[in-house]
Amino acid sequence: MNPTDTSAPSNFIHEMIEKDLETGRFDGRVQTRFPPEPNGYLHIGHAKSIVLNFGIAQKYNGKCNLRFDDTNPTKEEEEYVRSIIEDVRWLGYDWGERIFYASDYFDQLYKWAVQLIETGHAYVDDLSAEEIRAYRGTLTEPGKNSPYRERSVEENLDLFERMRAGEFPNGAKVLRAKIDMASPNMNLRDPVLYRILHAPHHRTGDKWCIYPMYDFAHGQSDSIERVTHSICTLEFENHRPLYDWLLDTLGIYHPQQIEFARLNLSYTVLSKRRLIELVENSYVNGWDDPRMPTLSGLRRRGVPPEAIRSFAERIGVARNDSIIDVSLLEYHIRQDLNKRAERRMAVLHPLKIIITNYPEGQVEMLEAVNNPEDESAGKRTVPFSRELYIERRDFNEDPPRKYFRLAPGREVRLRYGYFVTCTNVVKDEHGEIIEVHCTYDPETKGGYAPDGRKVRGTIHWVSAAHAINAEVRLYDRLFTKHNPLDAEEGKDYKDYLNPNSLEVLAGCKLEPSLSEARPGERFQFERLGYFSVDPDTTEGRLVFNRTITLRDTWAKIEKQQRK
RNA sequence: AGGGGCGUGGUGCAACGGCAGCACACCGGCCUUUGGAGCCGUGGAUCUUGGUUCGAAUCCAGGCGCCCCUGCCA
Repeated sequence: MNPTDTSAPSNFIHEMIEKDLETGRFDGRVQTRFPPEPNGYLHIGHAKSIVLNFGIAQKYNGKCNLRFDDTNPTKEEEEYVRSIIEDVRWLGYDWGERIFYASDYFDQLYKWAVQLIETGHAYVDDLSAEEIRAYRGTLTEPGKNSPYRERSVEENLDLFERMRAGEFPNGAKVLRAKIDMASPNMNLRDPVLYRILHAPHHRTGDKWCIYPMYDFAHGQSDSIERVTHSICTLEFENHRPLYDWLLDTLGIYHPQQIEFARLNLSYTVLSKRRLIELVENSYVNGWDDPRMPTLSGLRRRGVPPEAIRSFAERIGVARNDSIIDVSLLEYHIRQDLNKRAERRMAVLHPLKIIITNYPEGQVEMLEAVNNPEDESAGKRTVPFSRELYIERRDFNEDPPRKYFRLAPGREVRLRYGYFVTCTNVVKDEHGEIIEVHCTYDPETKGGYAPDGRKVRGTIHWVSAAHAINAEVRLYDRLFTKHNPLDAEEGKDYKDYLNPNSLEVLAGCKLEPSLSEARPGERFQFERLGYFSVDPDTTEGRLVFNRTITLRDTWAKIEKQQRK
């Protein structure tokens, strides 16, 4: 946090709020809310909204509620409520006692519906869904009034009460607002307010068989909660005139709605509908699959909540449709983890090396720094012995230009160990390298050369006899296309799923200190990337997820050399 | 086509009538016991046409382009 700019407005919403604060509108209160529907898991797009709404409350000494907009019992489930609560908490926010549900307001909403009927602003319509659609008109042609539009107040009251009492089947009748069937804004062409749904609700059970539409619940819920600034995404701007109409004809407290552009991220999709499709059709292994842009997926992947927050703050808030480059998220993840993750050595693709002049049976405990970015993280020791594993890619029999690692006759530094020189390569009958022989210089213990000679390469290693085995799961972007929704003719986003988004490595070799690692813990495997312990880990079976690689400038050089 | 919204480097976000800036990405260099991190640096943008003005990314008008709206979803 930069103390010099805490007062500076950082986006247009902050500016509006500050203006309201200055003019005394809302009596100087700031009240926001995060209003998810519990019909799916939260994703990083929601994180943008959460950080915005809770961040505003923090910045202006206000409050932010958590409210579930649970007006459709056929799509909503308790499991989603549970996961949403967990995810918002994990992100680091607290709503105190202020957890609400639109379903808490069903009684009040019903009364307001009656009030609209009594004042001649709503009516019960017997038209079928298809007929209502036909009567609605099109974007360019006005709609027609329903033949049931002029029913008497008494008849409407009676019918609505009988809807509530369960006398009619699903779809037989709806309650509609009486506004204007010729409005250029489709939302004002007598929108449906209540529909009949004989379905149990996850909170109200069998109490209701009619449920308010989102449009009839959202604005009033904000009103009930005395929300000052009701922040939502751009597609609801067209609904604002309806919310205004409802609030004003009801004569109740009127929050200010402000719309902003939702987050889009490159190489992924951020819509609940599509994420549900990926989960239900097993394109991924559940909502918390580490490839998913869900908060539970990112968490399992090892992404710290702090990284998501700083990312969400960096991307800004505006009204432009945009696609944020996923590399910006990756930057924030690395930025956070670099400072906090302890370093360890791990070999993902093991190649055995034998140090022929190192005494057989000897083991030395060598000191290694836990985090060069944080001295307080301290040090640890790692065992060194005659037989080690190094990364297969850190040896090259025929090294290309600028390759600094091990090769025949070359000397490299084993990190925190010794300088070693490759003397021999052992192959099997297929010509596959199975072993590399080296000699070491006993004078270079710890990786320092007393004569001051330089080596260009430093590689990591694990003592073969002391290594522990692990499974490591490597992830790549879920989609191969920058914008998977921008599909060619006859294709859809699923055609751009990356077939190589998951690679499972068995038999990886880890330094022994990692045997203590517990699910959720994060480490940097030196020279490889950041990894976290997967919850699949059990006693005797260690599983790591690669959160993200380190920046890899060698990969760039290689790429250029291939050209 | 009716209504609503939006156009600033490759990607995002600023600049609120007065020198177009920040971050990421890209490229180059320094440094390095992680080809990590860090540090330094280069290049590159106001959709278009006209108008108002001493002065326009900003205000006005037209054009063009993109997004949203015809669920008893949210």
